[in-house]
Amino acid sequence: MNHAKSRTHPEIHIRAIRGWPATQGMEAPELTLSPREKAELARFAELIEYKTKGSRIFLQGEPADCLYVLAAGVVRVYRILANGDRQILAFHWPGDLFGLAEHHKFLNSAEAIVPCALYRLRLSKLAAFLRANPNLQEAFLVKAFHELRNTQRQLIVMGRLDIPRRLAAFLLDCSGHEQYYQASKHTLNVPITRYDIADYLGASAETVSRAFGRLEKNGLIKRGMAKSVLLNTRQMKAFIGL
Amino acid sequence: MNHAKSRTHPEIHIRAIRGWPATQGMEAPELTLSPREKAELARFAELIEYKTKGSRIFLQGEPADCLYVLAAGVVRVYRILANGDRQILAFHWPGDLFGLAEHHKFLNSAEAIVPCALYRLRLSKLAAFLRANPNLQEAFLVKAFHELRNTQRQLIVMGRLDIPRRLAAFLLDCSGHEQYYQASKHTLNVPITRYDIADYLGASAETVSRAFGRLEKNGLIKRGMAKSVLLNTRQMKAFIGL
DNA sequence: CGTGACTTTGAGGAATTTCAAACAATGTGG
DNA sequence: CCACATTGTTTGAAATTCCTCAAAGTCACG
Repeated sequence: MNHAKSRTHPEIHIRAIRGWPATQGMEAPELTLSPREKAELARFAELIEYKTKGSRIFLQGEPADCLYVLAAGVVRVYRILANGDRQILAFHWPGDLFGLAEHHKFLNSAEAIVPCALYRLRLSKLAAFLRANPNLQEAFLVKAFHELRNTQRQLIVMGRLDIPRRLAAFLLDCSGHEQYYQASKHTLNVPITRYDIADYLGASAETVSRAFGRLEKNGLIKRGMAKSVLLNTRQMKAFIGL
Repeated sequence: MNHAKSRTHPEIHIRAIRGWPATQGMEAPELTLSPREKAELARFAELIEYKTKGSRIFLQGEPADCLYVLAAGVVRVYRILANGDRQILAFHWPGDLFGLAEHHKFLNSAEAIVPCALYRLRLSKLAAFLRANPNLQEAFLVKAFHELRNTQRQLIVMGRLDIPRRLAAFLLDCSGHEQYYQASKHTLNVPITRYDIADYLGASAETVSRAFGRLEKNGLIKRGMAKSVLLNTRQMKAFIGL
């Protein structure tokens, strides 16, 4: 942290691994925006904060005129089915883009799981802006492929893994986020409830609870106080077999 | 069909519904490339044909230096897990893009289900080309979001629907492809085996077979000769409750 | 017309859900 | 700061869905 500038606004950044181009070593593997690009984006990005957890950001079916970039916090994106069931499609972390639409309507709903800060980008301005800034448009394309990879991975998890394995995969995914994982102590501290995990993994909350028990019995995790979990990442990766 | 020009090469097109911009009526809802854009793309697109069904197009883990655009046929994209299980991530139809990579390697494998024709785009050339052609880059971005929507939909299907409902959802998806669905007769004729359907829906082939029986018993479908199925789309949509 | 690939059917067993209830943590107003 | 209400978590037992294994049936093609 540069102590010369303490800033109230978190920076705009986009979290993504480049899938291409394939020319080895030509590009940074992680996506980075130049200061100029950040400034350009910030010109029409509106910073919004949701202080209380559970705040609704948008609702499926609402007119969709913007895209969101998460700056701080965690967001759940989900869909409610006709019978009232809820399927959580993704948890989003800082640097993630969300707000997928079709026919000018949001396909899913989004809520803040913890207090969040996010940037809102008007589509009307964004579309023209990206057309005029190929580098940024490429960044969005790279990010879109990144999200596609994540969603495909989750599809594999749901299609082929039993619940304990799905849970292990989920915990490993969480451990990729420094805000909530202390790598030195192998300790994860995610603010996500059993219900949310269940609706993400396509399971019931009870089964998720039992899956935690199973993983602990097998020494893959160790539950601590207040949602903190100690992970044996090596064993867990072998366990899920992906 | 323009009888003045009978062409051996199928045209390059990209199948996608635009998710944005949100400015109503400003853009066609479907993605269309201008003749000039098609010509530009064709300049470095290499046409490849796979005559026999089951032909491997690429294998997960192989160096990925190109992206594919399907021109004719149907492709299955799948991942093999450590234990040998196979999860089919998507069936691709003409106008679809596939060949998702990470760290310069294909994440998944792809095979032709029926004889296929496809265009191969070298990433090294494509990346530079898209940077210089914002319109085409936008088309790719729109397509990426289109794929993301499809994959999210499948995630919901897998997470919340029982096998008969998953099968109904799958058959409805297939009915969106005129090559294989006679809308006038409500008749679907897809060349996909029970095994492929099972590995796509996260089920066993036996369960898929029983699900067909169940749907038929309830009057949602009627099986005919040689893989042809008569669909009661209205009832099926209500049945899956999405 | 036989061979191999695909499909269907049945029976038993495993994983998961549902329902019910106890338990623990968290936050709020008094 | 406590009592209480609320929310979230765990556990048990019964019911259900789906899988696995086994075998018979069907189709396509040389």
